[in-house]
Amino acid sequence: MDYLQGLNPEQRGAVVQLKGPVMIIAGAGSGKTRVITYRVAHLINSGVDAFNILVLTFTNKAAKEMRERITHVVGPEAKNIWMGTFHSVFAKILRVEAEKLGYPNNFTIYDTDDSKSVLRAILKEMNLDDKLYSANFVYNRISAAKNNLISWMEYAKNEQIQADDHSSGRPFLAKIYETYAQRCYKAGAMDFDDLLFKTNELLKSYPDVLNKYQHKFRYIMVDEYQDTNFSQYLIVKKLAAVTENICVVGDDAQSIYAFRGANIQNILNFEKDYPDVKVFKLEQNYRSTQNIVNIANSIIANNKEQLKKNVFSENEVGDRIKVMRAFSDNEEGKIVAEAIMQDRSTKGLKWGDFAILYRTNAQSRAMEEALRKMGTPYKIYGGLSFYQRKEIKDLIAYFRLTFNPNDEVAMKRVINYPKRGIGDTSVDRIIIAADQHQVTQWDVITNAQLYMDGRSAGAVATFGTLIQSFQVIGKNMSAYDAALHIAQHSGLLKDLYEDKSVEGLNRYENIQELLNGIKEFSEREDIEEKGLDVFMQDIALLTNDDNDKNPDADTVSLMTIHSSKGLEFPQVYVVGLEENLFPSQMSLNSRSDLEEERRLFYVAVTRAKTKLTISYATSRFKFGTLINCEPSRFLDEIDAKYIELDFTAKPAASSFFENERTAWSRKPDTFSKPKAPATSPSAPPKTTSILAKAHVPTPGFAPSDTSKLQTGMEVEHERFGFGKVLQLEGNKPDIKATIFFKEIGQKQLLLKFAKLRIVN
DNA sequence: AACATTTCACTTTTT
DNA sequence: GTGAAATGTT
Repeated sequence: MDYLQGLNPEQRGAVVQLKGPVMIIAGAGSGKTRVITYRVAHLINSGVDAFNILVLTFTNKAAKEMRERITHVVGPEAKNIWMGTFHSVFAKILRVEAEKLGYPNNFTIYDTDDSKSVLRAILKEMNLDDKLYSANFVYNRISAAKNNLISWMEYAKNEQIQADDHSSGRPFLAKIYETYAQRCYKAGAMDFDDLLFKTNELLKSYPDVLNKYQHKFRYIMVDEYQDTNFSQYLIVKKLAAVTENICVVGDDAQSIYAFRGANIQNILNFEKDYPDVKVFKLEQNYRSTQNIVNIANSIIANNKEQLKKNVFSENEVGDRIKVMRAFSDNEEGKIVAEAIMQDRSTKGLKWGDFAILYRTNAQSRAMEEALRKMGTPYKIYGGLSFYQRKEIKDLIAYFRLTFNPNDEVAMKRVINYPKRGIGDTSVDRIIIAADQHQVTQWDVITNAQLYMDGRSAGAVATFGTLIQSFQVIGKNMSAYDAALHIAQHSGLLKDLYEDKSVEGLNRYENIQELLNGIKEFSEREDIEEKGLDVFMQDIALLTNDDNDKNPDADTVSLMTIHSSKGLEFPQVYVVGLEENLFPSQMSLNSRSDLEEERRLFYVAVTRAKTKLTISYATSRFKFGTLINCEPSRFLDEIDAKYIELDFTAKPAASSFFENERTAWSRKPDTFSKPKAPATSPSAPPKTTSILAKAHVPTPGFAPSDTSKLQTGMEVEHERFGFGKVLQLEGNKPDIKATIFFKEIGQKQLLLKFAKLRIVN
């Protein structure tokens, strides 16, 4: 047990306190992961069976890293610990128990995109104003309800909620929620929030199931407890109710997921839930220099709501924090890239020692371009996940449909991709027929002749047969063979192969990569069931880092601050410190939102071990247009004595330094605006289709009745301009006119579509 | 039904 | 500046 030697008294206390409720308040960089790792090791060394330990984290990355570290200390026994994200652990349990709740064991997991597309369909069917009821808004509203364990029935009954929805002009939310819940249920699908919501339902309605897991998980640990929402909180509380061997680890100062329903009160109230809790505060920061810790403290001191603690560092004082100013987002990328280049060579560092952190994913581009121009190797974390790419989702939709033919989202996605002559109208007919005859959409597809009229029925039935053939393959072949078969026989592989554009090539390669991943899975020796259905089980829960091809490469890391949580780097650049960006515009309305932004800044700053650099730009592109930016209020909040300004970047504004303290905070307009010749509004618009846009219709343009149109008549077209009718051919509804337009020449138009004004 | 073109929302952050 | 969705055209 020599691992106990390297710990300070508080850390050691937390590690050896195995029984009863324990709360560890772990300041940034205070060795939290070490404590969790050793605590688990200590449990096992004290005779606790690894099968009885449950460790919950928020990201796959954290779970993976922790398992590696625990394996390092306790050996292969670590495999038997239940460890993973809330979503993955409870998805696993739901797979076993699903039938109790009326779901198939191989239920589909809808990701956010899937959920929103179901919602979009519902909103369309209900004919609701898509400004008022945007899929985004509705999704968030339903998600918030589920995270607070409000079912659609309770939602409709709750007077407060109904009053809110009515006063915001959205009385149909309850009905939408109901429809959405039923649609997901019929599709055999759970969304992200359902994984927690339904787990609660399971534990509530089935005491025997609750009992089973209460006795299985005799020791529970929760990392990042400050980020749990009510739904997660209650699951943990129920599971721990018998033994009360529950250990939560967190830092209220790093709570950054309130937007997702996280409730800081869960950590603030832990002592009320468990009066005999043992609390350990880890306050010594081993990660960062004193300057960095001090600056972090000075930032978080601006927040009102927080647990008292005194984070300190006994490391060297370190460099002061550098603040850089740029005049545009692109220039910001350039000065950051240059600074990294220079630091690396003068200090003898690796690329991997550097990280660039930003508030929004959109900011990565300017950084990326600057690094690429300089030949600096980099890696972007987060952003669009591999599994969210269109081509990957397409193929996976075929897999999903194969194992769960009721999966509505998957069906809509691939029924006409690649093209097989089943358009939107046919899909609508399938849905209507299923509703009318009270059968599933899959029933309609497989018996299309019964439910639909001749023309489209053939194509639909053929599609049904195709999927049925995949079902046989899926059941009998290995994951890889089945996947390859489906990729080929669906026509998807061929469709991508024929696209020789750069993007098309890329997509084809991505599919190959997915297939390779499945092949690896097929060849694994540590699992018995290797069907494609097993591979599919938690694919919706996978994120980027699970697909990292070359994890050991020496590269600069680019990521959002959110995804940087839990990581550390010797040299950190936090970019884009501007009002409306960081803090985000959305956060400016309420104190609590703003405080969350500030905690986010705190997280960013505390990722740095030895050197921290902060930058901002005075102008940047947003929505494709250039806007002026004001420096972030957070810069004003930092104690100036820890800071070193670096305003060497171009246009030297001589009068700018009169007062260092306010240098960044005021009057951004006093310096000359950046020149952006390519984008200035006066530049001629580069357009490829001048012809199509050349004609300006005469004022009051209105199409005439063209039923009496004769050859020789002069007409005006909204876009094509004036022309003369040369020829008319075809019968009644499909009369085709050949017209010579003065400006663009001869064209053939169908009269039933063309909007023509008869001139004479 | 399929293709071409235009419009518009998108920028918070993740499972 | 981008990608999906809506609209227009054949």
